Amino acid sequence: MLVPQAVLSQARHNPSLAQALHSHLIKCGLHDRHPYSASLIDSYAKSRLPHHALRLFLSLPPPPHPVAWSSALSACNLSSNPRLSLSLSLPILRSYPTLPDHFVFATLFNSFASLAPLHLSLAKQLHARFLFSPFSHDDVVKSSLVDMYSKFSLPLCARAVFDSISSFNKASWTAMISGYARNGFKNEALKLFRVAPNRDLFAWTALISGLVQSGNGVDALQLFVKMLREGIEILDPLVLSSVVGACANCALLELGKQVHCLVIGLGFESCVFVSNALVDMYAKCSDLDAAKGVFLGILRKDVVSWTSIIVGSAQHGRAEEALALYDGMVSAGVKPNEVTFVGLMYACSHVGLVGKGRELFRSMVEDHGIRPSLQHYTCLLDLFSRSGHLEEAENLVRTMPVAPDEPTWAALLSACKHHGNAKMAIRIADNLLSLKPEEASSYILLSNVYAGAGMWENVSKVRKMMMLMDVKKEPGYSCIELGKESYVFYAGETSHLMKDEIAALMRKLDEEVRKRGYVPDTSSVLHDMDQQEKERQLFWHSERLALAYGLLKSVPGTIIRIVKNLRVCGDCHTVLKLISTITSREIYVRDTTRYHHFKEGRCSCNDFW
DNA sequence: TTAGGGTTAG
Repeated sequence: MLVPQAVLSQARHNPSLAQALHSHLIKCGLHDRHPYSASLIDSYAKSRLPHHALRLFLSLPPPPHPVAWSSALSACNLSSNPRLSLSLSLPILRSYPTLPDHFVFATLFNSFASLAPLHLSLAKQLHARFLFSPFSHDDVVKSSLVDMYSKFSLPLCARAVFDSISSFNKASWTAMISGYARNGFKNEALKLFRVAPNRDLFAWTALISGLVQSGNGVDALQLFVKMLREGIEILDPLVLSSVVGACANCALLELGKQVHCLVIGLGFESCVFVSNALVDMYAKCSDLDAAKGVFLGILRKDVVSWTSIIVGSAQHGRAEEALALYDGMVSAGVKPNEVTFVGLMYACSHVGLVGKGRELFRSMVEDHGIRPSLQHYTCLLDLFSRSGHLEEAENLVRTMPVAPDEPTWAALLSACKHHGNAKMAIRIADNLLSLKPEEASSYILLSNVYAGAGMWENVSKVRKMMMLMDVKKEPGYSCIELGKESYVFYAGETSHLMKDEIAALMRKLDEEVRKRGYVPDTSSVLHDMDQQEKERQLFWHSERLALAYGLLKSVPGTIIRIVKNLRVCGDCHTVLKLISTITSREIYVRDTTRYHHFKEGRCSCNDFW
């Protein structure tokens, strides 16, 4: 043999040896013969030289050997562009329909999984071809199918394949647990996890991460504690990045800090995935200084590191900082992605930088080749409408190449209301009404617009629709963290142990805000009741209860952080601004759509949310 | 040569 097997295997993780071997094989005239060509492709793939691997593969005479083909596909999957897998494979599949072996099938399903939700129809066609192939009983291929259907958000299809697997393998169990958990099938995920033959770190991570992704952060955190109690050793940091994410989603700053300590204790602070999650967690928990501290400590900042701090700064109304960070990102040679531009345009819309936002949108498309999504158009629309360019915003929503959804119309409607353009508001409200929204907040917005225009028939129509569609206004609650404990207050709640002190402070503050010209704005109260009752409802909104409790219990001068499950209403927003002046306290409120930073009578959202 | 768990928007 001209090339010993040892050399071939050494070249797998050694780029220069792979290239030297390639030269040698060209001299021997063997570079395009199997198995040498396949080994070379594999070496290039594993040496992280995917383009070398693909160039060699494409130079081979047809039909390709399946080993060379699957090695080339591995190169595609390892590269940052898994779409290459399809462009490479579709012509081969058309010309040689029976050529794929089990290795090719498994690697191709892996490619489809990483491209989901795109190309589902092609993926299903390939699944059909696999079923009619001589490899249809291969369990490794079936495991890749379980993972693929999970990533296509089709856990029932994944389960059907999973049930056809003949012998146990860890990969299929992990993929199925993850598939259930991430797609909102919490009970099925837990049930499968309980009977799993091997509950290793992979299975725990699949379950915990999946629950975080489907919005079950509290369940995920409880399971993480259980995992620690069961003595599962945290050998790699993957589960930690998800746990940090759970703290971020639930806005649990103190717990987030404890997990940060655990990350340091276990020696994973240099892992960029975990650091990125920490940056996001601190930003989402309203501690932007801590987020910056973690960000500055990341040695090799990637696009997610930069984007996390840009988005965090933007959400806290620090537009100039977000834009300066973007300049830093460009100088550091890190290419922005579609999420970066969402953050940047969000920053611009908050301070009315219309020209800059428009320029960023152009640059995203022309300089970075990013196709704008509905969310980018919604950002652009927000930018126009917030700064009063309502006609341009409406024109955009009617001409953009993607269909507007309920939040898009709601954003425009909110801007019309803010700028007092009743005529356009009614036009937009009619569009929103025709979409039959499911969100209670949209109905309230609609009802307010019609009520403002004196269109009582439509007000009643909106309320009837709410009843017909069984849309109920979710009970409002606010959460406040004090020390290591957090407290939840529901709107109108009067059962708290300190209810008398809370009510007394609220009355005192009410007197103070009225002295400063506050007049209750009851437009967000839907029910037919007299003015006094409407004002009473506002008075007991959950964020006010949480704030009063925070003022009573926290260390004077410290920041008060509140998280609310609904949007802050206009009236509470006015009151919170005034209270920040009266008490000389900074108040952060994270609601469902915005971050509000109340300080000295102003809010970082510029009264627009 | 093929299969499983991780971070940024919404």
